[in-house]
Amino acid sequence: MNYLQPIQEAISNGIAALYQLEIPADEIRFDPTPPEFEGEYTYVVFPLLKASKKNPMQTAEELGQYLLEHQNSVARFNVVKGFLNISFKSDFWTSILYQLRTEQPWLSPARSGKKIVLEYCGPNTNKPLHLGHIRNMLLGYSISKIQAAAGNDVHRVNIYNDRGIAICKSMVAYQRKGNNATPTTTGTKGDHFVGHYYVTYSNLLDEEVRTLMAGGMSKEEAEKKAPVYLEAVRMLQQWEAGDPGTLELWQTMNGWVYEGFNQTFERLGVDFEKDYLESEHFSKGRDLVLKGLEKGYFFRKDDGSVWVDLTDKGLDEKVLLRSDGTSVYITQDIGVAHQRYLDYHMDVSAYVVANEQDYHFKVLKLVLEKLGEPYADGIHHLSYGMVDLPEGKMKSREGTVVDADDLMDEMEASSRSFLEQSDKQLDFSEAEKTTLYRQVGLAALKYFILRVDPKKRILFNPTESIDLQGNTGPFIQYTYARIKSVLSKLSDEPGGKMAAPDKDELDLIVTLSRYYATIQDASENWSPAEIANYIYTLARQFNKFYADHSVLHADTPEQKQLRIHLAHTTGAVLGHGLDLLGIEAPERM
RNA sequence: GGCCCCGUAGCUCAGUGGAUAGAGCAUCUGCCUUCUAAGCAGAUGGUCACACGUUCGAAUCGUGUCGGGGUCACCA
Repeated sequence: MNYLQPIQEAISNGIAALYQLEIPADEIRFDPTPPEFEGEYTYVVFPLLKASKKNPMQTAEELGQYLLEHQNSVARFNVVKGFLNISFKSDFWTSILYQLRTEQPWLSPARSGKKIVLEYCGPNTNKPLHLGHIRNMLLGYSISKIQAAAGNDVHRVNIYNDRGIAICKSMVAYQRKGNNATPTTTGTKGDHFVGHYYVTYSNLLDEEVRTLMAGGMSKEEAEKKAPVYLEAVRMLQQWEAGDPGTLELWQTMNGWVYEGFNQTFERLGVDFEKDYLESEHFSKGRDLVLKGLEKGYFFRKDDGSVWVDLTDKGLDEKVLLRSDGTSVYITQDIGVAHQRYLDYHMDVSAYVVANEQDYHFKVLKLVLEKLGEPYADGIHHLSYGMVDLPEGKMKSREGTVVDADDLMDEMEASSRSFLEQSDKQLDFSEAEKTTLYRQVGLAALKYFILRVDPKKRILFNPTESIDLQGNTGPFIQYTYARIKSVLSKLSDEPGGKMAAPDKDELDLIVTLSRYYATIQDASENWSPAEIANYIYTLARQFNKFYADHSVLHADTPEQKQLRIHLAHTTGAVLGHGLDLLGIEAPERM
C-alpha cells in the first residue's frame, strides 16, 4: 500500500515534461524530510542536473513549482541546496490516517503465492537448550511471522539431531550412574536430566583419561582408549545395528528430552508444524548421492569414499560418503531436503542456522544443484551471528553456557522486582501479576535479541541484566498499554472531520504510513530487526506526542477525532509489530 | 595461509549513495494535583578502524592495510 505513488508519478511526469528524462514512478526515491527542515518528504534533484542543465536550486524550484501546479495534495515546498522539501496538505495526511485506521492494510498483504518451509531450532537431544538456541528460535519464529505477513505461505518445521555419538555418551553415563532414576523421580526437567548425564560422561572420561595418563599414556591416546569412550562407541554401533535394548534406552531418554524441550518451546512461545528426525532420514541421502555418482556428478576415490568437486565454484572437494559407505552430515541434509520437498513442494526452503555453517550451506546448495533437485534454487540459509559472552564463545565444558530456562527465569524475576520497586498501583490479582512478569520479562529478552541485525554477533553479559527501560521490549509494551488505557476511558468518538495535524501529529502519521512498506522490507531482508527498529521509532514518537497532547481533553472535537485516530492506529501497529516479533502486548502494565 | 562476516559515542546498537552521522544505557539537570514517570524535555559524549580510489555527494560502493570472529574433518 504505497500512499505516495501519485506523488511519485507526478514527479516522474514533471521530470519528463521539464527535462525530457524518463524515470519510472516506482524508481523515484523519496525520503522523509529530516526534522530540522520543513516538509514531510524530500526529493533529491542532483541526479537531474545533467538533463536540466541548470543549477540544483533552479532545478528544485522548477520541479517544486510543477508539483504545486499539477498535484493537488502538495501544499507548498522549499528548496535547500539540491533538496526539494515537500509539504502536503493536511487533508492529504488525515485521509491517509483514516484509511490506515479503517483498512489496516498490513492485515491484508498482496498474496505472493510463495510457499516457504522454514526450519529452525535444530537441537541435539543430549543436552538442554541454551542462549544460542534462543536466538535461533526467536529469529526463526519472528521471520516466519514476517514472511506470512508479507503474503507468503509459511510452514515452520524443526529438525532433531537425535542420533549419533553425543546421545550415546549420555546413555552410557546413565547406564553407569543412573540407578534407574527418571525425571519424575528426581523432579528434574527431562532435557536437563539427560544433559546432566552428558556432563557425568565428561567427568567419567576425565577421570579415566587421568588414570590412563598416570600409567604413561598420551592424552590423545587416553581419550581414544578410555573405557567410557569405548562404551559410547559400542553403543553407537549397537544402535546402528538395531539392538533392541539400546534402541529402548535411546527412545526413553530422547522421550524425556522432547518433553523438556516442549516445555521450553511453549514458554518461549514458539511452535513447529512438523518435526524431522535425523534418525529417520540419515541414510536416505545416500541413494541420491549414489545416483549422482552414476550420472558422473561425483567421483569415487580409491578407498571407496565418494566426493564432489566444487573447485570450479571456488570451494573445495567435499566428502559425501565415507569409505565404509556410511553417511556424513551433509549426506543427511541432502536426504532431509529431499524429503521436505516431497512433503511440501515448497518454493523456498529456508534454514535458520548460525553463520559457522555458511560454508556447509553453500556446499549443500551446490550439491543439490548438481543433482538437479528442483528445489535447489530455493535453498536459503538464514545465517545469523553467534551469541558471545564477554570472554568469548559459550563453552559447555567450562560451564559458561547460558541455559535457556534459567535465562527466562531471570528475566521474569527481574521484571517482577522492577515492578515491585516502582510505586505503580495496579489492581492486579496474583495470577495477573505472574502473567505480566512473564510477558514483560520475555519481551525484554526477545527484543534484546531481535533488535540487532541477524548477521551480527550478539554480546551478552550475564552479569548485567537486560534493560527494561529505553530501547527495549517493555518500552513498546508500555506505550501500547498506555494507548489501550486512554482508549478504554473514551466514552464516544466525535466522528467527522479531523483537525489539521501539528508537527508531532504529522510525524506520527508519516511513520504510520510506512508500516506496510517496512514489513515488505523486513521480509525481503529476512530481518526482524527492521520491525523492531520501526516499532521503537513509532513508540518513541507516540510518547513524545502523548507528553503534551491530550486525547481525552482535546480543545476541539476535530482535534479529539484526529488524536483518537492516531492513538487507535498507533496501538494497532504496535500490537501487530510486537506480534511479528513474537512478543505479547499486555493491555495493562 | 585461502575464503566468509564484522569494525560507528565509555558500553549496546540504528543508519541499504544525500543535508550538520542518530537512539538507548551510563553520567549530570529539569518535569507526576491533567489520559499509566517502564515516560517526556535538556546537557555531556564521534578521526564512522586506517589509506587510496569511484562522483555533484561516501559510514554506505571498490581496492589495499590493520584489528576481531568464523570456516576450510571420512565431527555434527
